Amino acid sequence: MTEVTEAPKPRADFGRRIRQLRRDRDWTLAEVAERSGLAISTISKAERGVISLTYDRLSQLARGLEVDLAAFFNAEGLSFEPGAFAVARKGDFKRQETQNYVYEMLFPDMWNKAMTPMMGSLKARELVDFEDFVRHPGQEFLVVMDGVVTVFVEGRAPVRLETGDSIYFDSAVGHLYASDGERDARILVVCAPGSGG
Amino acid sequence: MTEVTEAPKPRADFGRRIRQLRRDRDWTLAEVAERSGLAISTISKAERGVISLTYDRLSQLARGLEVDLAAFFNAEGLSFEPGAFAVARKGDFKRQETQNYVYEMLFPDMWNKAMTPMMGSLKARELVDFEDFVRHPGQEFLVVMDGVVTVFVEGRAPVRLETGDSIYFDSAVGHLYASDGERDARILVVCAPGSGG
DNA sequence: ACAATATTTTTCCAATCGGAAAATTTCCTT
DNA sequence: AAGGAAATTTTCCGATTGGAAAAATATTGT
Repeated sequence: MTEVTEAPKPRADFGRRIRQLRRDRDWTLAEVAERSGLAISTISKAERGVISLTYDRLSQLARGLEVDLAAFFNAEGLSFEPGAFAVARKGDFKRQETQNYVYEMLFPDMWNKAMTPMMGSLKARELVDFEDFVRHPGQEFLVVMDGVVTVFVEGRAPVRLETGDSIYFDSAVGHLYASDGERDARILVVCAPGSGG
Repeated sequence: MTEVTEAPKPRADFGRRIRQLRRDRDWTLAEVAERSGLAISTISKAERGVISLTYDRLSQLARGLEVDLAAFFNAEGLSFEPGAFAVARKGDFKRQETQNYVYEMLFPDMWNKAMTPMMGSLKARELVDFEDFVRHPGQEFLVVMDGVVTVFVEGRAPVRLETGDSIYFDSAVGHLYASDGERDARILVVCAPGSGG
């Protein structure tokens, strides 16, 4: 073997990283090919650093692996205590009352969480206090656990969500929730902070 | 289908982003070509989305622009644009089957989310496949929507969660879910990536 | 151990990228 | 406005990628 090789190829590392992502998910090349729309051979070669994927293919592959494209390049670091772990039992929430809502923060003792999950109850009411939208940096995810909820997002038509429906949005945009109908509603809200965590 | 605020030509957006980075620095194509070792024409085409750069070229270009490769993809605006907004209705999830679970990612079309919410169904079964824990960087939050679930976290005693209970943990630690009892269980899982990615 | 199956790698060629140089457009300077 | 220089886009073509299918390797079942 006289041939080869040059200095350490960056794309070989990159390939290993992709392979790792795939194996983490216990997927075969065929499976990822299916999900991404790429050919099996293409993924195989990319993982071994034989070829250098184009932006288009990287993009497809990211979707196939269900990761953000950025995740390919980011070295991961933990901002949160390794191994941290907490359980919240149905009853024992810490109650927080806001003007419009009653919230229960789920893991109040745990700091530096990347997400803040809260259970909320929305009282049945005809009239909503429209005075002020809530705004805060980050993203927000809401699922209706019970009842019917109307979500008002600034600049958009109100969205009516029934039990099981969910919504995901930029929480910097003014928003407001209200129970629709006669019953109280129960929601789960998860917030992620603005940038990075 | 989930509604997402737009997602047109990905590489055209990407090209504009690169061009912006160059202009921010007041550099000409020739200058970036010099710094990166790429041809002027190549950069020109890439900036206009005429071609799709390979990983190798992207890598070179990043060096030339003196940015981290991740910066190409990180900066907000690529996919999760300010004001982004999506609704997922109870039925229309995108189904994904894993060896152990059946889950449905909630907003598959929306990229760069700070959180990844998924609905999952755990089949009633007596025996769990213990072979391998799942591990991935980031944090994870799980609520039991229906049924009883046992969560196995590596190095800890199994945790039994009933409907309404939830758990929050470092997903780098091996973990595994199983339905307990005779009924199928339904869970909501929200993942947050490692750090910013 | 063997066969059957599943998964990955290799091969081959069409499609696309990437670079040098020419053509075009933009931006001065007078 | 016109001429000239700088910057960008287009053209042309060799180099590399990406896909289909075959070959090789790994895994599973009996």
